[in-house]
Amino acid sequence: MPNKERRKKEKAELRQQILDVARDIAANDGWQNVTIRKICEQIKYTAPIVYQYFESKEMILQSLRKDGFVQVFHLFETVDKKYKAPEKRLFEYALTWWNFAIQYPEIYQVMFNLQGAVCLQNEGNIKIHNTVMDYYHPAFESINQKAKRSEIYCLELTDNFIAIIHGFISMNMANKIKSGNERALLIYKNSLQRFIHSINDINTKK
Amino acid sequence: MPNKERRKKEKAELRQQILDVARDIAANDGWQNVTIRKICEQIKYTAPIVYQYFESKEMILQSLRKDGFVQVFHLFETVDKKYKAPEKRLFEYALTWWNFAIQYPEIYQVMFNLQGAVCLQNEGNIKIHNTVMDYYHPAFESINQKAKRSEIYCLELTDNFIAIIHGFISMNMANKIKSGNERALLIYKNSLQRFIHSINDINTKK
DNA sequence: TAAATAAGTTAACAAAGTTAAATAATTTTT
DNA sequence: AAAAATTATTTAACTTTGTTAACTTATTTA
Repeated sequence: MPNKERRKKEKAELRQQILDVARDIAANDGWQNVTIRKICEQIKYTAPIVYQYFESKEMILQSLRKDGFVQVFHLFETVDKKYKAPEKRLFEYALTWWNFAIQYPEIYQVMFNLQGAVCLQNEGNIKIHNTVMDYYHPAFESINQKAKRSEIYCLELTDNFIAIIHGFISMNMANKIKSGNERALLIYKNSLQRFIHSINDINTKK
Repeated sequence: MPNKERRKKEKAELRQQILDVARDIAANDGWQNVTIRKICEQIKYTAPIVYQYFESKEMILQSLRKDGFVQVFHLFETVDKKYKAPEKRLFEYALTWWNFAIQYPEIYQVMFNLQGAVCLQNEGNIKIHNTVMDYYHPAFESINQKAKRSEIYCLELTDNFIAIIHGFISMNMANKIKSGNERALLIYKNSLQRFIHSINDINTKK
């Protein structure tokens, strides 16, 4: 009897394969073209099988989204290990997002419902948002420390930071702007520096 | 014979009605629920009629998108009439976007492919992007004038500005963040001021 | 070997976008 | 005013999609 462990492993592998294939189709043909049947073609099973692993198509997207966040958080961890200065950390978090979005655009899209990747199931999203905050917020707190600025102001800067990051990335993703990726990255970096610089300015002023 | 003019007018009205209904459904039930058949229910015609007015469903969305941009450009015009100072203009452009997005979220969504409004037909989008630029860019040019900064830097600031605006708005739209709209608006305003302030700083420095 | 369980497929449903063909209404021509 | 031509509208169908129920086949257990 092919033991239970093995069977379990096979199941986990097929589950992962479904995710990989979905992602692969998205990467090649866009999220509009990710259909259950096309996934099945590639995993060599028929449609109902998929439903043993995922409650619905949306759940496939949600799973990829969650994995995406987990991966980004890992990258954030290595940033934290490498850099201590809050300004530097913030800068590196932002670069992490950028590189991630360049490298895995399909995943970034599914994480933020962009470019036809639509998955509006919202459970867990608040939790995710909070986890993102768990990285950014302490950095801002420590920048603001010397200025003894309020907690509220701190959250404000965090929101501002997020807006710049995702504004830039989604803009770049949607437009493939005239400027190539290199120039776009340069602008992005300058923008971040301008922002980080400006909050230091304010701090030292008041 | 009910003359040709009248018939033409009726046609234009029905076309507009289709757009209005599509939008209405989106506003109430979200863009995922906008279907040709639901539109038809409300306009009291059967599905093929719609195809006399729009080549495809995507074209309905595209039309709404274009109308949205036209409306925003009108609002920009009144800003230009009211304010001459480039800093003020930029601030007001940004507020225009914000208010527009609050007042007509469905339209904003279709303009930027957010929240399930997916229309990837891209013709004309470059043109639209340029037209947006036509408003922002002169303002930055005139701010940068005294500092004799390069044209390239000017474009960079423009991109930065756009990223902040749409980053903030789409963030707010996606999260309905803990803070209500009022606080979100405050943060947004501060953020804009910080940005405008920071580019003046840099200008006066170098 | 027979019964029970698991794995997988077939066939179908409903909803969606879309289109061809048929019908109904209106206008034009004689 | 009747016949012909045109325009307007609907019916019925096709395709693709997500999804599920029912059936079949294989495997495990007793």
